[in-house]
Amino acid sequence: MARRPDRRKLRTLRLLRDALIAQILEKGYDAVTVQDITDHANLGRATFYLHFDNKEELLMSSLREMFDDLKERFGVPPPDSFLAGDHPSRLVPFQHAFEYRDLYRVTLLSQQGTAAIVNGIREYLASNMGERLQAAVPASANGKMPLDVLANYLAGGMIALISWWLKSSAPYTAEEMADMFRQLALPTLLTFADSTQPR
Amino acid sequence: MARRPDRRKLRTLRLLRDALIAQILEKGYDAVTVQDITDHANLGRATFYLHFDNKEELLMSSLREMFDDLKERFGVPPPDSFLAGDHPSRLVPFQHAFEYRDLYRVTLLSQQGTAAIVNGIREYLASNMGERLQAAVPASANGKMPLDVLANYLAGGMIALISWWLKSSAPYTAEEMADMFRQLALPTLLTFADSTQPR
Amino acid sequence: MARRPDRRKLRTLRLLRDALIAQILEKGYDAVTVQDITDHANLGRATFYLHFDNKEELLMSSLREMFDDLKERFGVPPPDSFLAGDHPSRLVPFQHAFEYRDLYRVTLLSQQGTAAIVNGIREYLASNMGERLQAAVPASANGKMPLDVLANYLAGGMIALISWWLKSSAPYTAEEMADMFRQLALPTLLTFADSTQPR
Amino acid sequence: MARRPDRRKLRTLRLLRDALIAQILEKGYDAVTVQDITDHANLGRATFYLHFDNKEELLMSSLREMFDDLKERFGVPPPDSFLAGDHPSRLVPFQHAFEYRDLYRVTLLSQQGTAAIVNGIREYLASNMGERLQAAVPASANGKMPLDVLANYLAGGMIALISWWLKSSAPYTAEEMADMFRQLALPTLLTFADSTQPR
DNA sequence: TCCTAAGCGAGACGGTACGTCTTGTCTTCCA
DNA sequence: TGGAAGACAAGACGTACCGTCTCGCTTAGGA
Repeated sequence: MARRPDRRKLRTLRLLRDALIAQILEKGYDAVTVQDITDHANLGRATFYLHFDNKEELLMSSLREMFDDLKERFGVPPPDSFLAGDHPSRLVPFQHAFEYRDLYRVTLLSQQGTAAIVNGIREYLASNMGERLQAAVPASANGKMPLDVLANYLAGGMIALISWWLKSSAPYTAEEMADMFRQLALPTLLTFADSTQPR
Repeated sequence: MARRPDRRKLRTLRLLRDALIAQILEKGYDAVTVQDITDHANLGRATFYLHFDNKEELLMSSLREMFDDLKERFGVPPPDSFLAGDHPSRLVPFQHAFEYRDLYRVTLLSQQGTAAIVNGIREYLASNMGERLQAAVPASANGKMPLDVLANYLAGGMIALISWWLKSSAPYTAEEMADMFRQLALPTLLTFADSTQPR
Repeated sequence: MARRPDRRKLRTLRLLRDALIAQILEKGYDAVTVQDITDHANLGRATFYLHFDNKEELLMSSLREMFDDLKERFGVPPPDSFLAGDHPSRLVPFQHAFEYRDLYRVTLLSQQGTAAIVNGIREYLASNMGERLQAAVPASANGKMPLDVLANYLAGGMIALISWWLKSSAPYTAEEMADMFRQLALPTLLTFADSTQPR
Repeated sequence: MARRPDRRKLRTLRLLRDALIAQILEKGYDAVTVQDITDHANLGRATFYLHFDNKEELLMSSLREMFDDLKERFGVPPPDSFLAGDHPSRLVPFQHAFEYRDLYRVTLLSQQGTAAIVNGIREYLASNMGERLQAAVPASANGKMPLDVLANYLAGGMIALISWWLKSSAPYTAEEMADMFRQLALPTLLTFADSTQPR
């Protein structure tokens, strides 16, 4: 038994994955056809269907690999990991994102489909917050944190709250949500914005 | 001449918009065809093309309306709006999300395309953080903030940082990014998690 | 109601039929692809499938037309038609074959496919001859030969003559062919059909 | 050198031939795939291509065998064979058809494909008959009917009889069929061939 | 009796055609 | 004039076969 894995097959899979990412980065997920992928990988179109049902499955298989790697690196969360400033696990998400940056770009920054909208909204919120912060924080204030980093962080937190709110049928009013957001954001703001601001 | 806009036309536009949203919620943006939309609106397919070039444009026109409304409500950011706890503008994003919740769901929670991936990643990060917080925060700790709200907020902020980082060619290392995130998150954590934690 | 039949459609059907015949004569039925047909007809491949399920159906629709014409020309077999030397119906099969000689060649001489058609035609001719013989031969007549054996024998002989005629470029008119057939068949008929029939 | 042919090979060839015929009778020539054949024969698909280039060649090889047998049985047409009522060669076509009735059914009654074979068989019979007639009819004989017209007519009649015989489950022996054919053909032959021939 | 080449199974691969689906354009007609 | 109906071109989809190929296993028959 123990069929030899046929080295050809593994090579083919790798070629397809690479071609997909390359093509997505070039023209966007929706615009990529199976033909594009196989052309770019120098394979026959039928060969694609030998291994995957459609291009979504190919993308998913790549993402699954990446995701499994992420989970494995995190491992079981150690009890006190979170607040300890120097625990190495704090690096995991960012290192992981950097290593798989092509795949992250493909998904997080997608300019197609509804993902584009989400990105548009977050960017708008970030720039809107940026302006407000600009006004609220004296230019003199401590440069401990770049303003657009701060703005994006807050915008991302807000979007996440809204998503969670609309997804779960959590019984909160818009006002309660706004208050929660304020409570969550205020400690950070007070730290990085001018501390002379009123409560 | 300046013909009257023909009330029929407005009705047709509205029918198309509503049909699109209904269909997206039912089967997801990608799976919706122009035929689906016009069938659902009881219109001919050709009629669709009288008003829009393609379904993306129809979606965009709906989103543009929604978005314009958001911008208008925010208006010019008043100088001191951000930190003032009770400024009414703090409600705007959440009220807006609630009013247009169908459209928000369509975009933020999409189960299709690459948007699904982003959501998957954020959910994973949120649950991972949730576990860590669970461990870090004594059950006794102040119930001021539901744990999953906190977890989602932090996960959203992290994703936003990563997106911003990969998009801009900002010259930061993964380590620097991880540190920034820690600095941004720590004040909030110290506020809502057990304050006896070290450092 | 009564939608106008859209002249375009009729033209399209004709183009497809002509293209099919031309391509079959050029490379044989099996080797003809739908793409070949639509290319030759200057139409889109999808247009083909708007009107026919597959190339067999297109061929069948052509043959059906041809066949209906043949049946109509024969009409109801007149009682004494068969042995009467100069009855005009004796010309029908040969004239018909000549008019539709392209289609006949496609089916009778085909180096590929469509044996079904030949069998269909022979069976039709045999049953037609059977009816005529039934009328011409008194039931009392000698049972030396089953009627359907006789009918099939004659139909086979006729088809063979037509095949040979259309294949060889033998310089005979339809009338000459019909006469030859009559001469070949008459001795047999006189033997097995009622001998009181006129010469 | 010159290894002996490995008994397995012969077995494989037989398996393939049988599987082809069985499958054709079941679903028609066109619908049979190489996979069907090898599945039915319990062989690998690659094995098929070890022995034949394609399924047509496999069919042809079977038909060739059958055909060679037919030619051999006829042998050289004896000069006076044709009109002699009891010459054994008159049985050959019908006996042959009966023995190979599966293959005959496949080709003569096929609802799909292989018209080419039927034409080949008829042409062979016609030319065989032509030679016999040539011998039987004194060159001096009446030119009332071209010999090849006569030969094709008779061959067509014979094929039609065989088709009818194999299709209907008519309870006739090969001998009875041969006699019927002789009775049907004789009047015509006596009219157009030298009348001095024995009955 | 071994051993060696043939026969064979398995399955990856490139290729071609299939029949289906959707898109966007266009034309004709109706209300 | 807005809309309905539907023909059409274009092109991607996923499926089905084809014929080729490489890789090992098995086994018959010659040494």
